[in-house]
Amino acid sequence: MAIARVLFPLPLPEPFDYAVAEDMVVEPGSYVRAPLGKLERVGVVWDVVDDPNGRGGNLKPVLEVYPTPPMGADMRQFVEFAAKYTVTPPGHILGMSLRSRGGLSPSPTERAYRLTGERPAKMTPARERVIAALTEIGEGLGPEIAAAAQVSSGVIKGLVEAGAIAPIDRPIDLPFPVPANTPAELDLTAEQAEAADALRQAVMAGTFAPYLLDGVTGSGKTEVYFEAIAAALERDDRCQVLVLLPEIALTQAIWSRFRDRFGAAPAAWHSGLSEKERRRTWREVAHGRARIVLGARSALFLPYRKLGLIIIDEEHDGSFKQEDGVTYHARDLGVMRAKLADATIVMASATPALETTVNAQQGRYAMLKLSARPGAATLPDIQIVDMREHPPEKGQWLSPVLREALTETLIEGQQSLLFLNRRGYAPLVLCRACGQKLQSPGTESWMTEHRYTGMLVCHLTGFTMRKPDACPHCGAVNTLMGVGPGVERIAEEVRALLPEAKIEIFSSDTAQTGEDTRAIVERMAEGQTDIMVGTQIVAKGHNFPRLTLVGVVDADSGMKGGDLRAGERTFQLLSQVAGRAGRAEHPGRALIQTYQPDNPAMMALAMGDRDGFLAIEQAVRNEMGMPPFGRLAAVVLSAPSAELVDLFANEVAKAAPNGTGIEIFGPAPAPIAIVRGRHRRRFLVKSPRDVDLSAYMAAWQSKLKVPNAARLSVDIEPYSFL
DNA sequence: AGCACGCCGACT
DNA sequence: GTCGGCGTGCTC
Repeated sequence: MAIARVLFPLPLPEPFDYAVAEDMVVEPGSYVRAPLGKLERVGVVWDVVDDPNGRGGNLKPVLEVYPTPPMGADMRQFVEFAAKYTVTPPGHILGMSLRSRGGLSPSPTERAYRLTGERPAKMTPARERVIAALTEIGEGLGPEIAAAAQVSSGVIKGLVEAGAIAPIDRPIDLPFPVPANTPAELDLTAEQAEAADALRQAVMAGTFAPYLLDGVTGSGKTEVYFEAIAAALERDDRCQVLVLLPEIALTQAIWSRFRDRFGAAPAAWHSGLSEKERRRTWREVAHGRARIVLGARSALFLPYRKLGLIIIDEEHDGSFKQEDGVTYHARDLGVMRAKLADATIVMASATPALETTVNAQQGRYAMLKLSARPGAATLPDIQIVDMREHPPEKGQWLSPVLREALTETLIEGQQSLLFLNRRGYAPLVLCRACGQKLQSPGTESWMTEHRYTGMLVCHLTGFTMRKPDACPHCGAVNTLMGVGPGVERIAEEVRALLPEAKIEIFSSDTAQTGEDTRAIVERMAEGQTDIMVGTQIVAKGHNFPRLTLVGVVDADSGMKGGDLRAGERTFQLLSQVAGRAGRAEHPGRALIQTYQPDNPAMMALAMGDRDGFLAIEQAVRNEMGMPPFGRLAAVVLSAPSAELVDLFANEVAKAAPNGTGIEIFGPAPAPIAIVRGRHRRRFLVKSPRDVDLSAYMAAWQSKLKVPNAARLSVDIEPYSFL
């Protein structure tokens, strides 16, 4: 008799022991069903131990072993590592891996019918039509055949009894087509070929190897990592590849590129999948049959059987950091996942994160550089517009310089893009009579006016209301006024300036579906749009060959808030946006409106001196002991009232263990102190790099008893600081 | 995470 | 007198 130690996808502190029946085959990693309390749960066998003293007699039994290949040792180690690192129970991490129950069992089947070749003894016109229909389509579901042959289901039943057609139960979830390497049509440049070669060799070697693929916008990073994927497919016919993309970049365009190159669409994994798609991908990944997975950050937790390569595209992107629930950074955890799987990992970006750059400089990651755009395309000329010198007219947001450039570009028959990372018409609505700013109920954040839909929307909570005629505070009529610009208002300003131009707004409001997005991008790509006004959504991967002018309306907007990474993020975002201009044979230019032209991020943009900017940022962070030179963690508390949360914050502060080199700041009101009626306080914890800050945070948390109305969450390496 | 046990308010 | 609120504790 043996005992199986089973980990459940629940916040339990450790695996539980179960008896294993003599005739049952379990091994570490087996997916099993076992009784837990009143119900039965799915879990993973973490360990199998002998039971010489027959203790298993007192244990509940493992009920079923699923016909899924056991979770690999590397994945189990990864779950344990991620749990320790993020200060989360291991079961919670396992829960992120077990995101589909249905995937554990074979695909459900559906009943289809096909011809047996036998003629029925009795033939009727209806039966003839069914046979004709099946001759054409080969096989089909009952309702399909009935519709095609214009018969009722009784006719089909009759033909089955007569032996002319036979039912077949076929799986609903089909396997993914096997990708094949169809070599690139474009010849790689010398630089690309060199990088591709290095990656090929690393993949073939089958040992842990982290790479930074640092290539300017349009330098063909995708082509290079496609070579690495091709190598992984060739290496052995079970090797799997994970490609992580920022959620927003999972567009039709990237699927087409994969399909063109590998002859088959990759398996998808993101939050928008249906239950059926989810179980299909999960099952195929677990069985090792899905060879290429293209997904958002959560795809990192899928139970790959044999992971040979991880690509993190746009590795600097903030959306790889999960902020709610288990907080983790897919790039950081991805490196550990690759290490445990002896896999190659490629972090690709035109504007690498400072953390990644430092890792590459210090030799922890190998560096591959792509400095040129293939063909004739050149990087845009970036000009800073000092808004103190060139102020816009009252009630406008575009400087005379930018207005003139827009006009010129239109006259030349070229396209322009105006970038403003603010949805809607105005980010703030206030009453001219009483001065009240409209806020979302129970929250401090402001309501944004969306004039296109006539709604007021809170972008933090999603609360939406029709714009009222009267002020909700003082009752005055027609006094509510939108303050500040959003993309809708910029579009209005451009329409007044250039009434003949075709203007398109591109934001998550106008592109709610993939179909909307495709249509907007297509109108721009085909030149039906003259001027596009867009939010952050425009920065991601769209290629507009005739775009020659990019205008950044408010370059300073991302610099507010005193965030550690504000400068870095602004630089990355604006470089990406500016990089949209002049990708084809036309040279492009970018005008960047700012009130702080001396800011290092602006100066670096103007000079095209990314490395100089990173060097300054690096020196500043080093000086302050901030990441990646030191470690940072946050504790966020919330409670229904300010009194309660302050009381709890006091307890938390008192419980902080001693630790050498540990500095604790706070409690302070979290930057958005009230969300949905909950008051929030935050501690920031800073430590030297060689301190195990996760262990310190775990020790701290274990000393605390969280009152029932309160919440506490620990965030390792916080990003948003919220 | 679920689910049960348990002890205090408004109802047939 | 019960039904039901959610606070606390347990699940091998």
